[in-house]
Amino acid sequence: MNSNKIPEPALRRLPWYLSYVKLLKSQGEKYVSSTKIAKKIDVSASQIAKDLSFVEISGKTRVGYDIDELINVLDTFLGFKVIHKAVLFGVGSLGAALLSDSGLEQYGLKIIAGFDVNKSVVDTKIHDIPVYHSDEFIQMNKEIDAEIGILTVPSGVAQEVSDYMISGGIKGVWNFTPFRIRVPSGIVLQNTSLYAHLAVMFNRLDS
Amino acid sequence: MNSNKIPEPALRRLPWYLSYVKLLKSQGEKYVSSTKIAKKIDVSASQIAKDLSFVEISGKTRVGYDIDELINVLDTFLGFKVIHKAVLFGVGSLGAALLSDSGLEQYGLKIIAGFDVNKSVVDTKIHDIPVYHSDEFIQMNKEIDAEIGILTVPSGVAQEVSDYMISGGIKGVWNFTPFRIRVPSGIVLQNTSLYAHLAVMFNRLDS
DNA sequence: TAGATTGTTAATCGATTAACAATC
DNA sequence: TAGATTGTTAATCGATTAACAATC
Repeated sequence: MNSNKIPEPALRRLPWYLSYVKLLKSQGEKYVSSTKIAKKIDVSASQIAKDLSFVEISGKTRVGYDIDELINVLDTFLGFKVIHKAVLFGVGSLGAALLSDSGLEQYGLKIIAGFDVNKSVVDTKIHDIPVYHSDEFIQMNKEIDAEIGILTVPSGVAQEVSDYMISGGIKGVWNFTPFRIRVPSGIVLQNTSLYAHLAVMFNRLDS
Repeated sequence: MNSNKIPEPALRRLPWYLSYVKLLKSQGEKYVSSTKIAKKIDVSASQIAKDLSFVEISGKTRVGYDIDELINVLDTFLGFKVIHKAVLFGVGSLGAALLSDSGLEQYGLKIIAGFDVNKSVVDTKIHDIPVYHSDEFIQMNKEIDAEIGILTVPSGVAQEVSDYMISGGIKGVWNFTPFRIRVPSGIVLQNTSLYAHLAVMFNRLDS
């Protein structure tokens, strides 16, 4: 049992392996070696071997990994097999877009409700997900019991709304704003700023 | 002139500084020091100083950086001041969601058209952006001349569609699929898999 | 001047890569 | 057996952190 904490870069590569291995499975393959993954996916074979050493699997010498087992282990390790309940704050352009993305549920994220302060969206439904006034959250989350809060509010109120979500029992904040919020220790923060990724791409394009 | 290539981790932090400094400007501040940013944003002051050494700005000893100048320099460096034309392949759940996110245009990304092979979306409009059949792309891009291709197709066809976009003149691929595609050298690839970020969050929550 | 700040250089840390022993 | 593969250990590389000189 290797229960050393996996480094974040390694953790982020695991979904690539999973995605490729699922493709192989759909093509009827039974086994895959790290060298085979490496060739297709542009990650070195030793890196793959090292990354896989963090998960609970052992390969067969001269054969590689059992595909079904690898998929199962990765899906479980990455948390895609369990439904995690979430709420979303800020039903603007990006927020509404995320509520409409039904793909997230296949990966274990179920958005139960949206919250906003804008009267034009409060008490509507988007893609069958109800939107409530933010003030109702603390009371409602006693029932909903969501552990993840998705943050798609304007940057200026990101910190404040994050604090509010946490006071209502949120354990993990998925921050889509470009603002770098701070959270108490013990609370998980994941920053996913599309704009930061855009910036990386623009910068590389212009050089 | 410091034209050393900026490391990607540093590049990704710049939008955080930009976001905070814009907030300060809206509060009427004129100058900001790296120590002040550090306190608010949970990045060490020396890291900030080092990151800012890659952009074309110099601070004033004992005063810090001029906020207007810093915003201008970062906006320019990050490519947010120039409109970059993009097309989007795969108008499914996530793709349609991105077409609906008008926020991207404020950061320099203008999506001109969507492409798909599914008859139920071809020749419709989403958020005023027209959707065409994928087969029309090569011909159409002679006119559109988009440099960025947003990839929101199913994993299984991600590589194929990416190759196709590039053959039509795309210079930068923004890959939202969990599949790790490969691109020829000279083509910029930016991976933004929401599922990978979910995985990181789930993993940290469960430990 | 004293003190706060920038910005560079050196030391540290951690991830990646390479080498290789073990296995079938 | 020979050869392909896993999986660990050591070497390398690059980013972060710390120290500090320069500046106003």
